[in-house]
Amino acid sequence: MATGTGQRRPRADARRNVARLVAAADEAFGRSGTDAPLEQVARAAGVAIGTLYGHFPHRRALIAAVLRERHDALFAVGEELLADRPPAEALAAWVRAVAGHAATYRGLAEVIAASLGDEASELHADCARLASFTHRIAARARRAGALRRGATDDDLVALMNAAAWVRVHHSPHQADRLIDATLASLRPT
Amino acid sequence: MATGTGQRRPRADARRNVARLVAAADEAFGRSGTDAPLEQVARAAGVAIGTLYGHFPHRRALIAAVLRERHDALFAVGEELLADRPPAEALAAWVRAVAGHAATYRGLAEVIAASLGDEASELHADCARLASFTHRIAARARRAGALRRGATDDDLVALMNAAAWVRVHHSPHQADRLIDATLASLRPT
DNA sequence: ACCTGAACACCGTTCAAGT
DNA sequence: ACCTGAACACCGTTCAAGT
Repeated sequence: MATGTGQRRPRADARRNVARLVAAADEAFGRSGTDAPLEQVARAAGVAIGTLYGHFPHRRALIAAVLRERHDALFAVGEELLADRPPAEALAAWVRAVAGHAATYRGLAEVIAASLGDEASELHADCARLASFTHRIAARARRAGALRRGATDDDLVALMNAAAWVRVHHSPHQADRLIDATLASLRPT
Repeated sequence: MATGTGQRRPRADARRNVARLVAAADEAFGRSGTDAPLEQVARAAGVAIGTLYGHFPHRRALIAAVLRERHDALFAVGEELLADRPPAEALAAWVRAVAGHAATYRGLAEVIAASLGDEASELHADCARLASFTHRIAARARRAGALRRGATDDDLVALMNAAAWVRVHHSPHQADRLIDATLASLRPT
């Protein structure tokens, strides 16, 4: 007799293949960026290319899967900053955390920027959560007088992505300096 | 009898093909970014793919050729800013001009960032000139007390490229705001 | 239910053969 | 001196055939 639940547990080999594909993708994205050849990912995972497409119909679906754990960790950091840190410190730490995250793979900042406004993207839900955290942390900083009135949430999101890009294409040091300089001028005078 | 100069005038058909390739590349890069398929460029120019490679052995050589006139115009702006504008205004205008330039094609900011430190790049000479202008304009702003002592040339170059990236992947508006905010905090307090 | 791999399209790059 | 386009390698994506 069937379990009756709509959500069936996948077959064991399928679960194993998905896990191997995600691990191989993480490795390939880390080495070659989010544009890494999917054929190489499948080969490294020891499965046929059709298996990859069977589980991940688009490249972004694979990227979303690879980011699952990283996003869990990132949002945990967000919760902790909201709960335990002073508003100004929390805001600065959040911007740095997201910028660091978006620089995990070359090309990731582009994917995130594109997914922010694309509801069809498998990353859209994560991006919306990211925007929501940014909004809450920024609002708290505003209430505490740690963020100037003219500074918008979009300013912060653009800064986080821009800093991630600088981290990848210039240097981590320059990225930190861009964040410091911009945040300094987003504080009240 | 030969002219005796080392630099011969190219054959007429070669000159025409180069001009067509550059025009087709400008169009393709504008539409699809600097990663646009070279095969399509050759097709649009009405030449065989081998002709493209004969004139431009690397993609960057073609990009450099396409940017020739744009860079001439950009450096003319730089000279004019140095000659005719007050130091603070010249610096802000220069950052905006370069950021706008580096956003001409999707992917161009990446190419510029990579070419800044790569002497093998056909774009390296242009990037060096770009860095030199930035240095002269920034030094002038420093002498006039319009740029804080801790602010480096590299900070400005990273900002220009980051703003170009934001212009392409977020919006021109956000790019302008990033420039305004960062420049504000690079001024003396 | 899931996996395989051939098949097709497309593009980067080289090079022997032409003019 | 320059042009052509076939040739090869590589990758994205689909799908008929298997288990």
